Amino acid sequence: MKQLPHKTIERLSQYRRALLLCHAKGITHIYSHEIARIQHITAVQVRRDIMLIGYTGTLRKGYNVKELIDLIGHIIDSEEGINVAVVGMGNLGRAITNYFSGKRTKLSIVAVFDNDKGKIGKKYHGIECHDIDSMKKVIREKNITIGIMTVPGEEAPIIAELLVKAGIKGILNYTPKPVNVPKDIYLEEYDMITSLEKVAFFVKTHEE
Amino acid sequence: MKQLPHKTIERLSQYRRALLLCHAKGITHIYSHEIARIQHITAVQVRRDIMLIGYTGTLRKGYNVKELIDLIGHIIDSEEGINVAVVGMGNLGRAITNYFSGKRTKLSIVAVFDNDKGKIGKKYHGIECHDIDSMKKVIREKNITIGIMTVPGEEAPIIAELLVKAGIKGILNYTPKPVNVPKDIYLEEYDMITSLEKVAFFVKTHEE
DNA sequence: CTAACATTGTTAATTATTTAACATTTTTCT
DNA sequence: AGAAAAATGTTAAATAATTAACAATGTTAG
Repeated sequence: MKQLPHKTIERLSQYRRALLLCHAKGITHIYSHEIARIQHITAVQVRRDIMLIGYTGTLRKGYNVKELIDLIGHIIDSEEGINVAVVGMGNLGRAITNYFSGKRTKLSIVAVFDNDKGKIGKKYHGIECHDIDSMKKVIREKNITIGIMTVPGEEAPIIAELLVKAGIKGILNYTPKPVNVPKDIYLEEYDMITSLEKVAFFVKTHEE
Repeated sequence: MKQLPHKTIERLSQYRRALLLCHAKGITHIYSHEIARIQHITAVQVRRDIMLIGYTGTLRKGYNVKELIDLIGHIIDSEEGINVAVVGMGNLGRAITNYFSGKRTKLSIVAVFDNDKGKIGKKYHGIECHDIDSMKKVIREKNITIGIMTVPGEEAPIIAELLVKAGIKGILNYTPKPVNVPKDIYLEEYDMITSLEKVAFFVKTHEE
């Protein structure tokens, strides 16, 4: 299949989540415009995304919810599952660990790290908190390939380096500080302050 | 000035943050390629963004850090400041409240909300937690124009509606569930699960 | 049975964003 | 002084993403 656009990948993840809710409610078929309404995007975009992954619905009946869920899973999940670590057990790290625990997904948080002695050894949602100094060892032992950074900005560069050295393949950086990693490592950064400032800007300009 | 691209707004916010750090270190001038390296984007993009806001650097010396900070502030901040509320004092809500407290910005979190009796009345970083039932009253009294949603997904639609009814102008939705708001309200949604699934996808496809 | 309708699938057009190209200017070196 | 270098500023080209247009087809109503 041709390379899928980044934005399509994001939306597929979201479609799946919406579809899972529908499935749980016993809905078997769904129209593109229904998915669109849930995600507040256009029906055309939904159909186009679905076309790109090669799925085809039933005319007049829409898409088979179960089939679509499975196909999206086939595309975005790894068969074997992926192990994830969260570095930094502050409020944000705990929030993320929460989000994921109990979710029946191919992504599992299997270790969390902190450098606070009070936290090391404790369990967060059943996941043991390790010392950052043992990161390399734990990441290799548990075959972790993705690291989520939720440490304070100042520590971001060091942690990123440690993750890279430990052999991680992808990083999700939630610190406000951009980090540099070798280009064979996939890096996604998200900054809450920027988002809030953006909302503020558009609220302001809308008023003018 | 012509309408600035959304992406430019986001980057301006990030440039400013980087510039503030430079300013704190006593750096007075900075080149476009230095900003670019920090944000890991290209120097051309930096120059283009700065061009769009009408600022002009000194040839061969780069941009005056202080001036640029002030100009960006002039563009993205509201003069009077903007008051923000966080709804949902779980880990994520507390993380965000932390992030902002003490920051010398034009954005202030002035109220937080929850429906847990154990939390109502408590203070989080000096900010009082109110009952969600009193949202309308508090939002009007404190002249709050932006709401950040950090409640569980199930509650998202109700909370969004309450925020809208209370007269909010912009919403930042961190729940995994998309919400619908009237189109005169600026809505920004961010979903951590999607981001993680995206990283996982690209890690996977990179390996193949 | 036929016409109108609702829906998908797909190509084309449009819009947004990034990247490239390059002219211009100041500084530095010889 | 003149040439080379290192920046910025800007226009143009390329790329990415969204939206529009519309053909195809099964479904329903009369």
